Amino acid sequence: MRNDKKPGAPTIYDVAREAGVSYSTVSRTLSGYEFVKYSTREKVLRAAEKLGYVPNLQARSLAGGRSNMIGVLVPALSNSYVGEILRGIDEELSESDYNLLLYTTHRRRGKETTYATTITNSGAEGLLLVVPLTSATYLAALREQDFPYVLIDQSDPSGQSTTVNTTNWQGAYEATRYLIELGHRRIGFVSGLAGLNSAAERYSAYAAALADHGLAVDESLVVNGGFTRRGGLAAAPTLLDRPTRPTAIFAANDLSALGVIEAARQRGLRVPEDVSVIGFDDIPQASIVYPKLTTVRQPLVEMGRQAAALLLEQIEHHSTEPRQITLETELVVRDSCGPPASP
Amino acid sequence: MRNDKKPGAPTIYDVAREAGVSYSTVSRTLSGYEFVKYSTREKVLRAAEKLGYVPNLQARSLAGGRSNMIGVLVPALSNSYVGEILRGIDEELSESDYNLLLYTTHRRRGKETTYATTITNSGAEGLLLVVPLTSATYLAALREQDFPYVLIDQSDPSGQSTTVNTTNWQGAYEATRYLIELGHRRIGFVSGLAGLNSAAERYSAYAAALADHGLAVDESLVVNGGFTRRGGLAAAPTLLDRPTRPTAIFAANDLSALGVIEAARQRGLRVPEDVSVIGFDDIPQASIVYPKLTTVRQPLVEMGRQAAALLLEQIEHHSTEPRQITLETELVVRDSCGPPASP
DNA sequence: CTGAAAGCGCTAACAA
DNA sequence: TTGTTAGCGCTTTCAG
Repeated sequence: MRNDKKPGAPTIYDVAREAGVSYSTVSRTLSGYEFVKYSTREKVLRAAEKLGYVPNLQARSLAGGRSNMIGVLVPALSNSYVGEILRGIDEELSESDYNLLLYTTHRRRGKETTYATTITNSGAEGLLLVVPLTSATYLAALREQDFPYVLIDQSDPSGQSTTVNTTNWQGAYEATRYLIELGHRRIGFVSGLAGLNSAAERYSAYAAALADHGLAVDESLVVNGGFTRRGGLAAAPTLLDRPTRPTAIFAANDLSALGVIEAARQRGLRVPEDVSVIGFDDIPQASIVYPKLTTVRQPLVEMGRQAAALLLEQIEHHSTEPRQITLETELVVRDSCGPPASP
Repeated sequence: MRNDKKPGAPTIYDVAREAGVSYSTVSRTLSGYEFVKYSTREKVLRAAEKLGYVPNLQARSLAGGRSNMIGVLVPALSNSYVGEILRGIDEELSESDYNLLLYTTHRRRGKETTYATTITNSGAEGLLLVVPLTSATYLAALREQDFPYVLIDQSDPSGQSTTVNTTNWQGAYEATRYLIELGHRRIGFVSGLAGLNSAAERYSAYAAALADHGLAVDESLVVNGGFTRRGGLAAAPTLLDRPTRPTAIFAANDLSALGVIEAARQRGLRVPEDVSVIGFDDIPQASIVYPKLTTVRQPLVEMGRQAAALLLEQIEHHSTEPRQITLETELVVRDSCGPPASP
């Protein structure tokens, strides 16, 4: 299709002719084989330079070589949470000359398996997964093929996968405790996307913190925010319009916290005077909004970086030993929480 | 490397055996060739399904078929401006089953040529460029090879490229006029990244608007913000600490406007009471910050979408006719601008 | 309508 | 140290 005898990019074959050697010598030189006579190597390099040769990654990896591509599977690009992680990945990768094959599962839920396989089959040397693991079957498949992959912000129940996570539970516990220590007793919870491990942990920590402080979990104070701003905006009224409004709300992530704040503002409620709001993630917006959001920081960029680093290591060393990394969350106190109004 | 006789993904060869036909028949069926007997097609499809066959994109495109990949070249991922454009691209692409090969030029400035070539050689069927065109030579090369590409938010002086732009000049003119009409006379300008077309246009429109309203351009009121938040933060003091502080500041993009606002706040200046600030872009944060940023909206997501759509069209129709699309900017009045304080 | 054969550009044994 | 020979998985003539 693209090969219509056009000027078409030069191949190693062209370089070989130019340099007066066989094309396997060119291949060897270009892929860093050490036993090539110095003078030959020079000739080849010069010829390649002169012709403006750029390797065809497809062919290279099809032939069993390296593609220098790693695949990344994300749910969508519309979330700065994903953006931050990607940034970390990109930063790490750019130091090692790898490229990104980016897949967005987007609308086609449940198609992760196909996506993963496509990436696997299409030359990527490794896979970074940021998607909710609806079906973990393909993880097994990946493992069986010894295909390097790393899970980001998700845990594999089997414990067989390399993962990069944060202390979701501790972070959420701390957030809840912080609210309690400020004096709050009626604390609402805007939950995350059902099925996600992080969502579950944050909820369970919320409940645990309440219990540990002698507070009962009132299920009517728990609403679903689905980890989105929209979700938070939609869920908040259930909490805010109650006769006995909670004095504080813990949203399972920043996006939904922003939604909650917006809902509060729409009702003329002041944050934090009338209601305290705490989030989770510390996405860039958290420090820009008004009031600045108190939240639990997840080192998203760092997660991306470490995951990428781990993956590269797996690729280089052929090591498949599952490793679990857990990064620390950190309570970031800003302006959206205060003591409850004393009526 | 990956082909260690492992269970390895099934190939068309496996499918062929399973279906009892030759593998070229499988290829034809799978790539939508129409002259395949219905019953044969069924058999093949069933076999493929059963084996969980997923095509190897590399091989396919190497053999002259379609890779279903399009390359995207961006400067970096750290900017929500890029993120928004990517989102648009992704949205459009996900409707047509294309995948993204993402390249971040990042640190290696000037290496765009190599990147572009790599993408070209590596199976992408088209290229979306969001990078500042430092060297336009490779555009010529792309054109020569009839390789489909679209420039986003950049214009090719030669007029030979398909581009998606916005009315930078008009938008900036309108923004400046808006400030003038509010009563401002001393209007500072925080400029964008030198060398970028959009930066130049915005500045020139700023100057033109001033001139048209009988105001002289005071060069000491023009500082460089480099299109970053940091840059805005660093540049603002020059303006804000002047004895005759400008009563309004037009920042060439939102990021730098946010920097300006931050600088103002650090000095105890209120926005917009003490100084009005207007931005450009309308990135997501603009409507979240406090005060909400008055700005000139660029339809970033839409730009991404249209560019992708244009590229796909080029690919499908083999048309190389350069087309220029210019989307409208729009003044979005929010809370960061007001009349100057009447001292 | 379908099979056989020839490559796409490159890497990787295998000799020389 | 370098050339020769096979393919990788797939598309595409070219014959049937």
